[in-house]
Amino acid sequence: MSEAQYNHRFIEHKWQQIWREKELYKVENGTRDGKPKFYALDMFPYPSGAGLHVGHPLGYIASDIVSRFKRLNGFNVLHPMGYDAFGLPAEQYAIQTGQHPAKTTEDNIRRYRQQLDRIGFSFDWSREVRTCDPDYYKWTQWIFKQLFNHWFNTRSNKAEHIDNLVAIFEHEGNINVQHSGDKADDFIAEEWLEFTPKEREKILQKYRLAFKKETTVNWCEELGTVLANEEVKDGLSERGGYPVIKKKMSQWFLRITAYAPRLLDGLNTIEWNDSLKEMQRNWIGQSTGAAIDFNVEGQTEKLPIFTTRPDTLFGATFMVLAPEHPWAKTFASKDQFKDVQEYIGRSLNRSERDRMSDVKNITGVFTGRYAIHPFTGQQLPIWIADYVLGGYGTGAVMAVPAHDSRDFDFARHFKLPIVQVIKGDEPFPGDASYDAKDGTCINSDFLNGLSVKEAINRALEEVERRKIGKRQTNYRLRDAGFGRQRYWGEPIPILYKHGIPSPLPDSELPLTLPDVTSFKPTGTGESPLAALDTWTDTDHGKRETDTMPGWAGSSWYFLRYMDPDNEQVFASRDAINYWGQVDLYLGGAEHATGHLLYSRFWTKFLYDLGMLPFDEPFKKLVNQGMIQGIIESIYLRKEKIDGEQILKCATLLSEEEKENDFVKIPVLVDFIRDYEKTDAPSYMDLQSLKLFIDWRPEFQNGKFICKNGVWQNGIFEPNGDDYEPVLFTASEIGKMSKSRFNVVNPDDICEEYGADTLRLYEMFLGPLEDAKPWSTSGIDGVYRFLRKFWKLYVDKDGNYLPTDAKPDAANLKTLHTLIGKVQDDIDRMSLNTCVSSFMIAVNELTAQNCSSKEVLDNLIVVLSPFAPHIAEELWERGGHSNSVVEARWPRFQEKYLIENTKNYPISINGKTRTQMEFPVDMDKAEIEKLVLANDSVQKWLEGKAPKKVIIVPGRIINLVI
RNA sequence: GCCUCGGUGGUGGAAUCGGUAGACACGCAGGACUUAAAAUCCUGUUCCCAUUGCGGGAGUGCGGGUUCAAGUCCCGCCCGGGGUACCA
Repeated sequence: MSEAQYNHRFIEHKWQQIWREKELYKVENGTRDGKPKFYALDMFPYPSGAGLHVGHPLGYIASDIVSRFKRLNGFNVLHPMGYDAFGLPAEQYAIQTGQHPAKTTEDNIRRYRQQLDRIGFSFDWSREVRTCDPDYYKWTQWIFKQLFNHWFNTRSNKAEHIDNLVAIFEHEGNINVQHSGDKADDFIAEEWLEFTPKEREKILQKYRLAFKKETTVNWCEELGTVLANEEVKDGLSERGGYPVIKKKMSQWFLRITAYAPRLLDGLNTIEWNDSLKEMQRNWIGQSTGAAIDFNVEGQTEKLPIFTTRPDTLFGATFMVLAPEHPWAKTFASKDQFKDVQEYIGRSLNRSERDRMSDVKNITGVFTGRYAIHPFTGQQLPIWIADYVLGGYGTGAVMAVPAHDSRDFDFARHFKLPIVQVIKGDEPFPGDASYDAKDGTCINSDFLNGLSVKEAINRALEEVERRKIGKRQTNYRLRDAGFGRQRYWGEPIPILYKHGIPSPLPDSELPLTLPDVTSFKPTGTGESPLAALDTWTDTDHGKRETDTMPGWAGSSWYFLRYMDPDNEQVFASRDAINYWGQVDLYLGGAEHATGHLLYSRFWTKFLYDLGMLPFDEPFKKLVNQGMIQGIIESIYLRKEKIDGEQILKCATLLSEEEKENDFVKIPVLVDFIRDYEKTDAPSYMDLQSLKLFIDWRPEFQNGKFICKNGVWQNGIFEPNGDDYEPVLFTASEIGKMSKSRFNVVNPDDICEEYGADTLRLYEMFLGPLEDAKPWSTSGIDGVYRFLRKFWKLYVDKDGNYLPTDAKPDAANLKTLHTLIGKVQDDIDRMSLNTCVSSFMIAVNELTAQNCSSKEVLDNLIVVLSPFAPHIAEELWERGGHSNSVVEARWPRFQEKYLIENTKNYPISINGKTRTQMEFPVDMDKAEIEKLVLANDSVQKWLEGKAPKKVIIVPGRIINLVI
């Protein structure tokens, strides 16, 4: 059967089947003809129960276009897809329904796969990975083991095996070891040899890249579990809204901070957009300054602080310790002791909520003790306050109220002295600190007269000369928590023998997740695994019951695609050498400081181990913007009136009422009239209201106050003559999500318009990186374009139109303009403009009545990365026996674009007034003569000579008069 | 607050190196075909003035500047999105 009309359902189904049967998208690690490689990667999805919405495929479509384009251009392209399949939602669902997360995950993956298949991607599915597959997480566990067995040597600036460290300890103790880790007490070789195994391990934990540490966690008593920061909103659990407090727990961590400098430097070697790099830089938060030790009255131990402003040293008028500071509890003088204890107790037990809502409330307590200013010898009172963070720097600061706003607020509140030491252009403000870094030092002894920049250096020199401190670089970045007290994650392959953690031998990997019947938290803060004695208790010790976080599996998955079935290593050296870095990585910016930082960290670590030839995973990265949805909601009065729920039309409410007296109830957007319309407000009519109360029966007796009357219990009492209610709804742009009832499913679009239209339309919406609301207005234009394209090849009786007719100059110009434009635009990821160019080309060729098969075949190839199904169909109808995927990208030939005349815009004082055509090789003098003779120009000159004539060959002519 | 990206017709957007602002599409208006509808095709569509025709003026968030020429570069604001926040 040969259809005459463009029938997307038939064509797309047909070709998806053929592609699958022929395994057309399978790639090998290497080619006989030595094609160059190209690795295009998408951030793999978490397969949620909601399925894909139209936002998900945006990036996949873009990377698919690039992959297909590269393939046509002779590259061997790796373009895989898989699933980030461990995670909380599946576990949450399991707790609620009792269904095993493995089963729901499997179901969700099947659904995702069906949805993805409908869009016509060129994924090599034989390489699919799933992070929850034991054959996969075996290697996640293996990498964890390596992290456990390595430490970071600051001298060599890389990770080294822990055995080397032990060897050093045995020889000379730890005095000469420079590492990036926690401070360990000095010891000598003899002492090391006498330590018990437990003591040794305690020390090694301070060096290992995977280690355990006491830390405060978000503990929720009601849920009986530990929560991630993201799960805590305003001090309450996001789910349920129960109070969350801080609790000390021993947790696994990865020492990502060891790599902070390299993570920072590496950013200069990769092509990511600036805002993303900036986000990572901020997150790593390098700051350079001075570590200075202050003497404390009445004790020999000094108080170390960190400051980035040593130039303001003479402005320090007091010191502040964090409540978490190790000295805090025991430090206070006798008469202040009780107050200090109380304050510390209060602030440490304060829930997150109190601390958050209390930012403006200045609190602190004097310890009754003093530090000595190293240069002036003055007494500086030492305070404890929770505006100083325990986890940053040394947990103590020298307070310079004149030049730090936080110190200033504190000083003013407690009436502490404020001494100005930097003079800016403006007079010193009395009601705020002067934090800026320009000005001149005053009241600062040997720093007087120096600029801030000079003074910082001078002060640092002096501090080092007097040996009271040194230059230091600090990072904001924290070590990454790696343990979750959850079931649905990779088990951490550790056994505790007499309380000493040791990794499982490789032969016992993967350590598979045991089956459990209850996924509920144990209530003790341990994972559900802890309840399984048969699993935790082994002959060799007790198993770790924490599991890994979601980001473990995703930190290295791009390597596994290279060699997904390898049972010996995570990926063979050959495969890694062949594919190398990811050439193009596409995904959302929301992973900027999580996944993208962690995978860079793991890559650098594996590089240090000599297992990778590169230390940055993603050479080029593009963030696709979010596709937002339009959220429709109806206003519900917070308080009932006469026991009735009041739902009111948006146009009848003032901004104040909306803000204070009403809440928005999201409405399933299918019920809404004029949804997505930009020129008319959305509303609900009689049918919408009926659907709404069926859907949300709790509102069935509600009083709906409409624009034109009141509708209640199915009866409408109009204000005027209308017989049908009209109730305007609130529309706002926001996330597309199940909970906002505004999800648009790609399957529906594929059914109605086809995958090719969906692909083109998603690209046509606008620049890839911009966020944009989904709206189907406009999708018809793209669909129309495909039908127009079809009609170049097939007439209304189904006959194939192209002939051997020789292409004319106009045909070739159109074609090559397109080829040039599309290849340029794909290179710079400007895919929306590609679609416009296709439309222009098809419009032109239609107008030219082009029937040249040569031209039209090339047109198919150029369109095929964007709309592969229609391309295959027309390619086949043109008598080709191979797939269009195996075609070659046409060679762009500029000669067809060259014109021998140019239509110049003639502007007067920069404003275009007329146009004139000149041969491109005409000399300027000749052009000028003709321009001045032009009627229109004459009119503007009014008989005078122009002041200046600018002729830019091939571009523009401008006359200044 | 800080960092970062942006602000162009009724709408999505284009203008890649400082050189004809509004490509392409949606929507809208008018027309052709049709018994009618769908589909398709044609014409118009930044705004204002003029309109019989020719024209003229303004215009890329606001105010300045550089330049023969500015959406594009510089300075100062305003607004919006994203990120981040007692990080000393």
